[in-house]
Amino acid sequence: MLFRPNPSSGVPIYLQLMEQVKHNIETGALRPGEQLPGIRPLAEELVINPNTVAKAYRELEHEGVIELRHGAGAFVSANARKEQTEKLRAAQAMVAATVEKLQARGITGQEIRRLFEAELTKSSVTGGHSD
Amino acid sequence: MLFRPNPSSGVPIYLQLMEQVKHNIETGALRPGEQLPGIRPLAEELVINPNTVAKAYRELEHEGVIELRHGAGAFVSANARKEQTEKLRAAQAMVAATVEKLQARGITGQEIRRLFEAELTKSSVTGGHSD
DNA sequence: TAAACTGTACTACTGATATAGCACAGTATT
DNA sequence: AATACTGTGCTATATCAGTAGTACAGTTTA
Repeated sequence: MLFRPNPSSGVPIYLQLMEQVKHNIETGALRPGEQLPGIRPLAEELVINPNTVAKAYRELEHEGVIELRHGAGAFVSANARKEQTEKLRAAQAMVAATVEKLQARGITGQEIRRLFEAELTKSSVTGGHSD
Repeated sequence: MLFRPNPSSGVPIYLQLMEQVKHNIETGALRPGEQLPGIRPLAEELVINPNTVAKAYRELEHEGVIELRHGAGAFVSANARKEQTEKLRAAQAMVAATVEKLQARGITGQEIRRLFEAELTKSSVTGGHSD
């Protein structure tokens, strides 16, 4: 479970933590229903702020990977490997494939990011122009 | 050529401008070799800062879409519709298809963004974990 | 060469995000 | 109920992308 968060990789610590938790669930190191380390202990272990762990946990809960119970703790979702995670896993595989193809065609990561940002915003723009 | 940049759509103005220029090249409104509007006049026309136009132009040059000649002006690249733009167009189509599929599966834009960020950073992280 | 155009470079301001610090609220165990 | 654990919420700080302001450098034309 323990890893070394790299603050200077440009990758947000909470995202690194999320990936780590997911990976541990996939490998079976964390079973459905099992309790995750508390926010404060884990934060102290990783030498990061508890709030950063809390954010990672909250995001994971939003993805349906874990379940947060106020006062009780954080637990691996019962159907973590079944529904939500499976869906995200498929999505992740699709994304990975696309990124891989793009990179193989010589498109830089920066370019890929721009393309996706443009595509995502294209769908979320409220409406047309006012005039 | 003229459009209304929407500062509150969450889409960077310089990106909107880039898309607009590309679109005009695709539709033939701007021909290869043709000179684009100057940075200052265009900025005044769009009621934005000249530097924002400059950034869009610089990015477009980096993509090979246009060519900047210091003191002379900005010109549509001779092979704008052939090589570079075609490549980016294909990439954009690929990205669009992936995003569309993901959204059809109920994945939110925010989730998609996270997935891509994770995937992109996964490729750029220096090494693995130390312990 | 001089003037009026062109793009370029540098610095500053603003807003959003990641992170951190501290106080609050719920749960479990005694 | 009390204590010690758990997650939650609010506020502050640092960093970065986007944007803006201003001064500089190259090109063209008269």
